[in-house]
Amino acid sequence: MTDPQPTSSTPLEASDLGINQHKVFVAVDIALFTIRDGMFQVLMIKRGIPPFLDFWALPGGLIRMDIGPRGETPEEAALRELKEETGLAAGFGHLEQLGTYGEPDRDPRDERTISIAYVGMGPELSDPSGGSDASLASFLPVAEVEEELTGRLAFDHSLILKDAIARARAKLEYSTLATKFCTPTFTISELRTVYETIWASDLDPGNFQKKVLAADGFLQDTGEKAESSATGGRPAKLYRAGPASSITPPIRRN
Amino acid sequence: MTDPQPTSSTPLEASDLGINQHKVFVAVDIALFTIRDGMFQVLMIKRGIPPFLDFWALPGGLIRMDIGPRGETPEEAALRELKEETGLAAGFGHLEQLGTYGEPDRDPRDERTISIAYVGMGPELSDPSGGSDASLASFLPVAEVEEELTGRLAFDHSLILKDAIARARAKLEYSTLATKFCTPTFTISELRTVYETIWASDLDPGNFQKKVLAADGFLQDTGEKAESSATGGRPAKLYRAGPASSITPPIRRN
DNA sequence: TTTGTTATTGTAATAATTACTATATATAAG
DNA sequence: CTTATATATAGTAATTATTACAATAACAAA
Repeated sequence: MTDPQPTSSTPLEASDLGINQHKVFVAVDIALFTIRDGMFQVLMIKRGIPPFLDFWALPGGLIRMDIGPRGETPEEAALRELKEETGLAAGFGHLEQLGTYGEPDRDPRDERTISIAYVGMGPELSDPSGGSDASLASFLPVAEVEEELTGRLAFDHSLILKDAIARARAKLEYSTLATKFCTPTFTISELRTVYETIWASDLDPGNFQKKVLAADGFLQDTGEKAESSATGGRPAKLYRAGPASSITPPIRRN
Repeated sequence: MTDPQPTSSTPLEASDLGINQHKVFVAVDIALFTIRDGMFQVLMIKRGIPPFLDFWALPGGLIRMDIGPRGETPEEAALRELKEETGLAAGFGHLEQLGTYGEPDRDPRDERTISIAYVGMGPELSDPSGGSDASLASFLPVAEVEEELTGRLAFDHSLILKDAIARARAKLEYSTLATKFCTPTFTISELRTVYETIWASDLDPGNFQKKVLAADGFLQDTGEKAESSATGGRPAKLYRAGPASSITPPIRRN
C-alpha cells in the first residue's frame, strides 16, 4: 500500500530521525522533440549552476509543494519548468510520461532526488531562450547528441534521453503522434518526411500514402490543396489530424 | 534539470519553509499477476491500518532511506514490500515499471505521497500471507476485481490496476512475457492457455503453434515430452523459454 | 509544348494470416 | 485387439496484407 507510516514488522533503528527521513526530492525532466531544419532535434539546456556546471542536460526541475493547496502535479511541474528554463509555453503537441529514474546515486549531491521523465513532441517552435538556472537553451540534433551520449550529459540524462528517443521512434509505429510534429494542416508528404526524419530511413511514397489513408481516423481531408512547391510537381491535398490516437495496422519501420 | 535549489526566476515566498518543504514521500505499489485455478489473478492485500482500513489495495509501501548508504532503489523497495506484506520472495518471473502516480490528492493524508507502480508476473506462487500493515494478502481473479474497480480500492489503486491489466495484456502481443507465467518447462498448449486466460479469448491451436515456433528465440525444444493427460491425447513436446524478449511478428489478439 | 517534379493511383508478386483438414500418438471403453 | 475419443502437430488452400514498381495526374519552368 501507499503508506508513510513505518511498518510494524520492520521497526526503525535508533538512527531513526522520524518518518520524515524517508522524504525525498522529486523532480521532472523533459525530452521535448521537434523537427527543425529537416532534422530530428531535442531541447537541451546548458547548466548554469553546479553540479554538472556547463554540462548539457534535459530541462526540468523540482516538483513544487508551494503551488496550489497541495503542490503541483508532475505534469504541471514539467510544463512550468519548460517555460521557466526555455521560454516555451504549453500548448505544444503532446506530453506523456516516460518513466521514473530513482537510482540512489543518480544525483551526486547529499540529498537524494528521484526524477519523473516526460517525452514531449511538438511542431517547430519558437526559439528557446535560457532562463533561471539554465545558461542556455537550444534544440540539438538527436543524431549529434546520440553520438556523444555516454557520460557527457548531466546526471543520468544520457540514459533518460536514450529511452526517450526509443519511445518516440517506437510510438510512431502504432500511434498518430507523428501529426504532432506537423502544422495544423499538412500534406501526406510532410507526414512521411516526419517518419523518415525520425526513423532515419526512407519510405515508399505510394505505399505510405495508402497505409495512412487506410488507417481509420488518422487523417481528415480538408478539401484544400497545398501551394505547389517552387520545384514544381503536383500540388498535394491538405489534411488535418483525425480523432484516432492509435493506428491499425501499424506503420512499420524498415 | 534535476535540481533541488529553488530557481532564481521564481523566488520562494515568505511562507517558504526552506528547500525541504518540497520533499515528499515516495512509495511503490506492485500489481503482481499470476494464473491460478485457470484464472488470471492479481495479488491484493486488505489494509490493516487507516486510511482505507479494510479496503483492498495493491501491496506496496514507502521507499526507505535508511537501507544502504543512500537508501534503496525503487525496485528494491518493491521486492521488499512484496516480501513483508505477502511473504512472497523475489525470484519470481518479471518486474517492470508501469508508471508514476502523483496527483496531489491521491493520498488523503496531510503529507503528499507519490507512488511508482510496478507490474510483476510470475508462475503459480506459494500462498501469500498477510504481514506488517496488511491484515490479509490474497490472489483475486482479475475479472472479479475489474467489475468493482471503480472506487472500491484504496487510494488511486483502481486506476493503477486498470493500467497494469492493460499493460500485461498488451505486452503479451509483442514480448515473450507469457513464459513468465509458466513453469520452467512447458508445452505449447500450456503457453496458449496463458494467452487465452489473460486475453479471455480462444486461439486456434494449430496457428498458435506455428506462430510461436516461427518467432525466433521464443521457445527452445528440450527434447522431452510431457506426461500424457488422463484424458488421453498425443503427448506434447516440452519447451523452455528462449533468449528472446520480443517477438516479431507479434501474436495478435482477436 | 516539352521537360522536370511531385502526388496519387494501380497492379502484380510476395508474404502473412486464417480457416480448415489431415495425421500422429496417446488413453479408455468394449 | 479394436475402436472411439482426445490432444498435439503438420499441412494446405483461400484470404488478406505488404511490397516493389509502373502508370497517370497536376502543377512549374524552360
